[in-house]
Amino acid sequence: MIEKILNDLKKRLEEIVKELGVEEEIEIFFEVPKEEKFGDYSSNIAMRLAKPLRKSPLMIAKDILEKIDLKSYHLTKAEIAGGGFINFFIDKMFSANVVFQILNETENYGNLTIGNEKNVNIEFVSANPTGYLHIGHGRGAAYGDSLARIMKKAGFKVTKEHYVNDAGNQINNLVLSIYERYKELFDLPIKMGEDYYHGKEIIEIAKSIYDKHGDFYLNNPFENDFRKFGVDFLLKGLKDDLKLFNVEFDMWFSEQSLYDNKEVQKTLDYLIEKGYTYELDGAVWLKTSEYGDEKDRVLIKSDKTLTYLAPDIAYHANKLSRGHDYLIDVLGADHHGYIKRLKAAIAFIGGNPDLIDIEILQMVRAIKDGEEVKMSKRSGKSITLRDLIDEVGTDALRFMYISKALSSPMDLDLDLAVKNSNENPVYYVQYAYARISSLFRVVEEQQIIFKEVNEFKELNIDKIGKLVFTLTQYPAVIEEAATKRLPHKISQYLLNLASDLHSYYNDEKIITDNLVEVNEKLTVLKAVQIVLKDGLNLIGVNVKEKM
RNA sequence: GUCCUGAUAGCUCAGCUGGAUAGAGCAACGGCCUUCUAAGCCGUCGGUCGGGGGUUCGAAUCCCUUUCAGGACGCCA
Repeated sequence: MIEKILNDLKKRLEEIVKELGVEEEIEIFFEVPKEEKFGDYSSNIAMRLAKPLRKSPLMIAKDILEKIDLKSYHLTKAEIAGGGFINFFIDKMFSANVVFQILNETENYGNLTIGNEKNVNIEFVSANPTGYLHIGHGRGAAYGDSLARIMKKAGFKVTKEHYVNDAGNQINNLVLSIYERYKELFDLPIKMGEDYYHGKEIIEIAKSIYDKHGDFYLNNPFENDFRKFGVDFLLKGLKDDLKLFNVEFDMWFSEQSLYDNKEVQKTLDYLIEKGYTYELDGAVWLKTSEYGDEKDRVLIKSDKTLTYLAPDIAYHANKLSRGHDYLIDVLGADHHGYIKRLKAAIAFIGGNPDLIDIEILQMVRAIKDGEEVKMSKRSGKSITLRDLIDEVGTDALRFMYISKALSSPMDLDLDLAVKNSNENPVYYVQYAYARISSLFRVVEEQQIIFKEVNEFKELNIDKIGKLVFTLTQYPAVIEEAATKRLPHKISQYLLNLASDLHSYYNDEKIITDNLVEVNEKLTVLKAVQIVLKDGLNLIGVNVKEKM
């Protein structure tokens, strides 16, 4: 609708640029001006043509405007302003048609085809099963899950995947940590190694083993059983917490399975056979520097054990083999040095490094009493995601996480988060939705018969102008959020839409004696509600019928 | 030392494919409920966009430099 107008207008402007005798390619785009008085959309094309045409932007803008037939683009006017901006005003009556479109398409409004049904794998959280999720994981979870929902809406086929590091050193440490805690239950002396895990969950695991099996493992081999108990217990905890956070994965991929299926070995054989490796000091190195890494990386250590890189290459080979067109990895800030070697590795196994997108999420610091709460899984001092969900609530927490761009470090003031949870912007949006629901309840109580209209006759179109214009923006916002991988665009949009709604609500009494008008207003509000609900759903937040 | 982030209103943050007078929420202050939810609306106050240079008709945005904060620089994962 609006998209079509903009597209047509863009084409016309491109023609005009040629007609004016400019040969070089100049990209034409529209901006939504900050202020309403500058119209719905504006173009800076006249300013950009000033140089090649060696004329003043104002003159050029005038020439351009003369060549545009406003009516055929549903424009009520176009003016030249500022240093040569051309501001376009779209016919409000035409924009208002978006309301009927939304009612017709309901939650499909805003669905795009830009994804082209391409297969995208988004891997996020991927927490080691060595302890509970902490607040950093929460950020990755909120981001990855929201991005998945947004990309799905944009027409991608999305797989949400969680990699489970159930092999390697940290699992051995987990097993040994549990064993020490187990011994502790018999008042035996314990010795926690430096790399052991100190979280309270380790004690809980030991306790549950004790409850079921008593002292059995004091005199019998414990390694394999403890590994299974520990990993199962922690994985279940992960899944429960994530579910509470409105995050569910399509795939839980086990690192151990890569060993069991010999995929790690096959990958290593392949890399060695192809000559992408060499031996030095008794270790096997991968030539990642050939693809822009600062130095080569060890694949097989001199003691013949593998580095983390080896199974990870096998893992990415596996992901590629499952037919994904794009891979997105959401990793913590401490992994930034890992990007180049991973991309190099993907190139070696025949993948296109440009098709893997690694999003780095910056640190989340917890602040309490004005001071940073240091977190470490090993010391067991971390603040768990579960604690936060219990105190702040999933909706408010997800909104907090998602509202800040991933690339910025985040300070989470715990005192403020709890204290101000009622002032969280999420309630502003949810309240807008609840207010509309409430209106419909009143309509029902007063036995007013609501019937969706399909044209506006009585409604003051100027009063709903802003609201309706914001509704038309929804698809464009989805597109930007999906292609730039910026879910916070959605929360921003929702705040705008809610603001427009609250303004309108205060300004206009909805239920009056004019039944035709009432139905028209309610039709608009219904459309707003649909978009609010859909947008909140994209960031994993629930709506409330009542507040 | 090298690399990656960040620094914008008192606080939390948007804005950064260069564009109009730098925006929002919270906090502060002043108005608005005999009428559909005041978790709201309207308004006021509040800015050397970390500092310095450069490119440009035009810089919060691009380039250089510098300060501060966090992170990464392993035959750990």
